[in-house]
Amino acid sequence: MKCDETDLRKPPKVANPGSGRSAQAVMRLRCQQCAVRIGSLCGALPNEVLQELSRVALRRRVRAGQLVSGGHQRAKVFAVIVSGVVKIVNAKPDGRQQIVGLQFPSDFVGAQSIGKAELSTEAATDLDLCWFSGPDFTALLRDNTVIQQALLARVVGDLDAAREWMFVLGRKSAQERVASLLLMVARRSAEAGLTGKLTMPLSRTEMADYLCLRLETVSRQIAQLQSRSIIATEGRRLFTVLDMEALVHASECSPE
Amino acid sequence: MKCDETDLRKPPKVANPGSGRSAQAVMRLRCQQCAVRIGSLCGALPNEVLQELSRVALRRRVRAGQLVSGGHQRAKVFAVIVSGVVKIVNAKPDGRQQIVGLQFPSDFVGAQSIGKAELSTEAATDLDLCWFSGPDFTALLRDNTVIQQALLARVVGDLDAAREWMFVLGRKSAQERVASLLLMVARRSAEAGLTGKLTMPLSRTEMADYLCLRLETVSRQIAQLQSRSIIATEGRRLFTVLDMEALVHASECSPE
DNA sequence: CGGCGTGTTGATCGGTTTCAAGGAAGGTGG
DNA sequence: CCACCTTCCTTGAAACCGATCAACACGCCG
Repeated sequence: MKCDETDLRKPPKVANPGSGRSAQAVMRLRCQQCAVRIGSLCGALPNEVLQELSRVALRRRVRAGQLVSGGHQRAKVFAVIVSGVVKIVNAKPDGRQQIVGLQFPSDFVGAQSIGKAELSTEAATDLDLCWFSGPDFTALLRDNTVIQQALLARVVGDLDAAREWMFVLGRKSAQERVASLLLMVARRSAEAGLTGKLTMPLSRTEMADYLCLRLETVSRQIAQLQSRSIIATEGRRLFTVLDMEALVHASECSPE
Repeated sequence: MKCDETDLRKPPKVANPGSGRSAQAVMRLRCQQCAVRIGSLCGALPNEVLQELSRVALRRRVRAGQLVSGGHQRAKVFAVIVSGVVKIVNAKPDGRQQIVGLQFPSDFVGAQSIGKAELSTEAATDLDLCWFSGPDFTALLRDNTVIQQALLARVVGDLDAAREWMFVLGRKSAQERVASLLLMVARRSAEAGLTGKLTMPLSRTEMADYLCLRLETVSRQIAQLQSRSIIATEGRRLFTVLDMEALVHASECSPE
């Protein structure tokens, strides 16, 4: 397996929260009626802390393909995803790159060390973020043990998810990997209340980057799942799961 | 790639801290003169907190192959590794298993969720642990923001390491993987002050479980690194790095 | 000694990558 | 509206790498 050199891509434009605020629809957010509060960092917080949170939380929209953090900007980013999908990208200096994680609505963005790891976070789709400035979030963390504990729990959860994904990359066949990804997106969509057709947040190239396959292989496996009548596709990003049981079987994932 | 069924292994015996304490050399530990204090969780703590820590810290030895936590015992484990290597094992119900992480001296054990993930931690070598009971550690965490922050930083570090390893599993050839593992052990040994010959804490089977290769492949790659005069071996677990630069090159890791 | 667990070496097979070409979708300008 | 482009995706054929099956070497203990 000689490593594939994904072309050096032009670096995505940086979405800078400091400039053009009005244009970017930055505004106060009332946390109490937030769509993703349950299940997110903020879910565990009592109302008085939530009041405090409301004061420093900003709503921000980011377009698909834009950089959320990482790259050459040093400022650390802290945000809860309200809608959309974020990909965490590990880009090697030689141009090889890999998607090492996906974050869905209610997930937290900003738990990467700013150290030597070449991680950056990019918007896979258009995003709606609940955003905290570095100093604000640090202060919040310092003053509220509850938030600290919630953050720790979330990072431990991410760690578990990463280790689960290591199993996918190390031990599963191409077919099982593609099925696992479809299943994961299906389950996260279901959590968000969406049933029926599901929208794949990634392009074929991105799917390949995430599954550590070539995009040709991804394409072939999707075709095969279709020919087995396990899924159906419309266009490039719309999928329908025809036989959930068979998909679970094909993914070798636990039935949940 | 049809998945390999590693034989269902007889479950390792559980090292139970609650019984036979005297036989297991559980004793009070004076943290101030601890060999791994620098670089570990406790490194950042001021002396008065350290005093408090000393009161609840227990020293415990665990033999290679024994279970440290997980499996059927529900008690959560919190410990700093003083010497030895711990492997974090993801064992599937069907018998397939994978080593998803290694923890070295000064690393922390106990940051796995107790949730659905089938993770267990086992002693890869004989261990010397600095051990905290669940209630003690929880109380410690509740009262000391410094420890909370240190723990969070450590888990974030583990997350980064896991994501780095995902790159190894997804994108590297067998040769590069074996070289990466050797380099990792070499670097961690160097950190611990050991230079010259290095002791591989894993058997060939375990190396294969960690690298997601078959043990035959691991064996062949080691043979090839030897024939290229990059490493030399004595017996099965002793390695000498003859040409560090070539090893780094073969591993495709960053030169550090 | 013979049995057993572990590690090495050899030969073959199969899945994924690789290389190469063709096709569908979306945009632009005439 | 259609030719033309670019981008993204699909399909085909061949090469390659690691898995698999199989035999053997080594250390260890009874």
